Amino acid sequence: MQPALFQLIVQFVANVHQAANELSKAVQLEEVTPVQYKMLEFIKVSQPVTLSHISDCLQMSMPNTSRELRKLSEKELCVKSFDPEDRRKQWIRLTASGESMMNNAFASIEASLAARIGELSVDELEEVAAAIELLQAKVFANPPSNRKD
Amino acid sequence: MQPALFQLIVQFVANVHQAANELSKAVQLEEVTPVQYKMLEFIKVSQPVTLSHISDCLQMSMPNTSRELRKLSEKELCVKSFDPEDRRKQWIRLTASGESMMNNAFASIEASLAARIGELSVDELEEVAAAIELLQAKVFANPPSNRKD
DNA sequence: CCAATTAGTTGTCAATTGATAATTATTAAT
DNA sequence: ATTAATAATTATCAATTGACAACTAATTGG
Repeated sequence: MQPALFQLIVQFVANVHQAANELSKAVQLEEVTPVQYKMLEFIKVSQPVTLSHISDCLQMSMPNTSRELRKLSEKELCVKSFDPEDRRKQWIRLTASGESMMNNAFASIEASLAARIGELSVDELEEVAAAIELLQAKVFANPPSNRKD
Repeated sequence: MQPALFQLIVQFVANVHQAANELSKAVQLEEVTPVQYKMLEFIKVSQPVTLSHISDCLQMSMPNTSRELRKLSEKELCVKSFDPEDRRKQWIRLTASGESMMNNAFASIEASLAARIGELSVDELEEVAAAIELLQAKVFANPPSNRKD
């Protein structure tokens, strides 16, 4: 692998991070901590997920994942339900209120994003979509989750 | 802007985050905390930067940025130097040892990354590079830094 | 020259987060 | 039928991080 491509990717990831930071500046949910927000975001895009899976992907210990998830449940932003086939597992989903919170958050991100790409022509937008799909497939595809749905 | 593209971008950003998480699993620097690592990563790709700029981009308060930066300086991973033209400003750079730590970290990320894209053909790698450059330019371009170099 | 602003620092306290050990309940293995 | 492994929980303590007030030093603008 050429070092140049690697540099490019590292720089790109850093930029995506930074851009995401910029985009979510406007969000600031008061009701949840940063870690809790990350969890909600992850659940939102991957639900239903198990606690173990969150723990793995977000690199948090099981005890801490469990604790934060309990807090989110207490805030009624998500619910756990036992897997009927393996009652040790809990499948986690957002509640209606959790969904609506995340939809708001995403809407606010969307607004900032619109400002960034509002200038682009239809052709350019298509190029962007194609580029994302390519990267999605070839570089940033995530390891198959062990979720069942 | 089409909602579909927005969805795609949000999902993409989430995936990049997750992939970056995966990639940096192997890194685990013992000497620095997570926030300090993020700061080092940011300094590495943006140096030289001012304290204010770090504070802005990483969304940390000035006092906290200053404190963590002091710790990094104490660990001799970065240095501050006064701007000769405006002695209120401090330009921050990695030290040789900071550079080498981050090079190691990046090398370890590179190894994981190689595993992901090792299978790709030369043509595909070129497509990937082109896609990244496109997104870089049209979507994730970051607001001009106020850094001088 | 004198306020006002800007860049950064120090100290302190509370909240969040990380780490570990011990425990329950369920399932898989022998 | 036990034993081992898995999924998750609870409790506890330390470390990190966030927030705020008060401060110094340098610069800008009248």
